[in-house]
Amino acid sequence: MSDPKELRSTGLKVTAPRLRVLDLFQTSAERHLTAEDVYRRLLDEHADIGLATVYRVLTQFEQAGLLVRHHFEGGKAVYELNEGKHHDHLVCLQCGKVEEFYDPEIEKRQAKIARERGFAIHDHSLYLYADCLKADCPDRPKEG
Amino acid sequence: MSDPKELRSTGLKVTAPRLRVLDLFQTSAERHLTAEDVYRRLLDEHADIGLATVYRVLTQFEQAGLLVRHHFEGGKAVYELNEGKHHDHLVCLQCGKVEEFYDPEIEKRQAKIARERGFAIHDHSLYLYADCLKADCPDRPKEG
DNA sequence: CGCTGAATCATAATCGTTATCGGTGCCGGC
DNA sequence: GCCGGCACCGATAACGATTATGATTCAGCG
Repeated sequence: MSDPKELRSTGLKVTAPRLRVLDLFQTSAERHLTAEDVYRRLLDEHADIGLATVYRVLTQFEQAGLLVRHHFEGGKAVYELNEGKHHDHLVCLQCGKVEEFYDPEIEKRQAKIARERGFAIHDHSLYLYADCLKADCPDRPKEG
Repeated sequence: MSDPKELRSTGLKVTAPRLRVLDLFQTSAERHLTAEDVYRRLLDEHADIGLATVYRVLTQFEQAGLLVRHHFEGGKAVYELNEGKHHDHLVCLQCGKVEEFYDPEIEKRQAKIARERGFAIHDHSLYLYADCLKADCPDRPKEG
């Protein structure tokens, strides 16, 4: 289970549901989880947790800076551990796989565009939607 | 009212609601409209149209290539006329003002990133969220 | 003009998310 | 050790945006 210190340092009380959620993010192979994902996985591990609590905890963790929220196409919000390094996302429309990338030149140009137009930029969202060509993608374009 | 030929050429039947919606986009000062915006404006002009029809027509127009849909932060989808030129968006978080921009270098780098990672890119979404510093922005940062 | 499937309206249903509510458990003061 | 308060919990109702349903009307073609 996760180290309670991380939680305590945010000012939030250390409770079982919060530890479960944090631990899930720290140990899951899949970095990007929806509220529903978190809820189902915790139920699978027989945690006694409600969906409302999951939503509440995710929101609190985001505000505390432990998690980052993203909105890919398709409505649902996904969360990932905040490791301090901003990055953007490349999402496979077939299998849902998500890869992260960071391009300093893109970042630079975004800032420049906003500045030139008289905007003080807060943040941005950049998602590339694509078909991944990996072998395990269920709907991969056929080869040959 | 809009030219019925545009509608007919998409294969969609020419009906009053569809003409009203298309005309609204072609004549509105505001390029970016939500379904609710469209519905309200048409009611204001005493069009007899239902909200469900607005949603349906917007979806059909998007599929027909007449409109383009975007999802800014905050959940609601916005539509704009498709004028064939791809562009991205700069959105003021205070007043909701939207400006469009296009940066070929950003586009190029996106394509490169996807290619390098073995993804066949479909499309992307790039939104810059900012405070605009214009005089008519209701919550503009104070000057001196 | 009449047919037929498409389009429409009103309304119910759905989905993701948020608010409400009664109850639980921890904490400081006594 | 007991009490009151308060953050927290889970269940569930409510919410806003959108989509599906079902009965009725209409565009387009013969």
